Amino acid sequence: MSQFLGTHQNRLDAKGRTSVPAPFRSALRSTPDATALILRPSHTHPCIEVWPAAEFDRLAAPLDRLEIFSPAQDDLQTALYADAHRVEPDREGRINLPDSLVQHAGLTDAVSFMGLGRIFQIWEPAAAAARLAAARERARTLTLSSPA
Amino acid sequence: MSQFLGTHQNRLDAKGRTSVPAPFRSALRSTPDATALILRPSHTHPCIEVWPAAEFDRLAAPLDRLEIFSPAQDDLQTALYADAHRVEPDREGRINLPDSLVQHAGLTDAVSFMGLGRIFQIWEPAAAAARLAAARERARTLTLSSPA
DNA sequence: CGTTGGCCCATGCTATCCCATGTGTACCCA
DNA sequence: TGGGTACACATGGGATAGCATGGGCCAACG
Repeated sequence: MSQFLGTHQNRLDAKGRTSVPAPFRSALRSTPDATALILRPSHTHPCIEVWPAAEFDRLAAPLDRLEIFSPAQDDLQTALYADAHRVEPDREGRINLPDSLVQHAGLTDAVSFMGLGRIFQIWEPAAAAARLAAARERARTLTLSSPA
Repeated sequence: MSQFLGTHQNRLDAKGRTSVPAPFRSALRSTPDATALILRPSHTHPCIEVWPAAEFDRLAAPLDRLEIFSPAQDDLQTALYADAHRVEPDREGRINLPDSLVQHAGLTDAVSFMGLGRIFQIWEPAAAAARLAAARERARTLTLSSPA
């Protein structure tokens, strides 16, 4: 059930390719439509969000039930779909990161894959470390004030 | 039901491996998905937390039901998953401790396994002894001042 | 015809698996 | 009750398969 764990650092080569970490690949094998991935710019962080296709469908499904021409649905759908990219890893398990997403995340020649359970994120390594430290700190104070 | 008891000391070899104590191994056999373990840095102590995979899922499940894009949930998920490592013991019952966790716990060439019931912890032996003494002392005063 | 992007093959390294050995302990038998 | 034996656990080292990475070829498009 819980799938994407840990943080992995890989290279981003001259062609804009990077290897999906092996643990993530094997986690993907257990999902339907196993290979396809949806890439999106995160709207809260300078990073790339990566969704297994099946998981992305589950996120999108509720939107289709909203009032068809409501402004809310219109905005959400636009934001959700317009910036998304569908990619298939090559036979070595590498994916090609589109330029727009590389810029959004400020990537250069190395990337950090950060597992978040059902999805994972791709960060510039230094930014990833900073984000992780901040999240740890806030999570610590949150846990102290929440019921076990 | 209560499983991990006692304190056991083992070696940490040059490859970063250590044997899970036999009593813990046999306790693990009674859990679903028996072999998989989740390692995490404790956020309150310089030690490694070890969760049976099934137990970790129970901890993580409530997170998936929170408001999906709330900042608090974001921080919690990041801290919980991105620092976690999934490991499978080899056929001798050994696990590999990732470098980051070894550093977090200040491990050198020996480790103490400390049973905490549903989970256990991995400590540098001297730190484990100190922690144990402090916990004993505080537990004693707690008992004296708590309602029977 | 030139250039760009995708696909496939090749290689070095590292992590993982597997086999082998010593030591301590528990059990059995005399 | 004492000694001996056999198993199980902890530990060390060597080999192998998988992973990350780099480069070259072919096809499609401009």
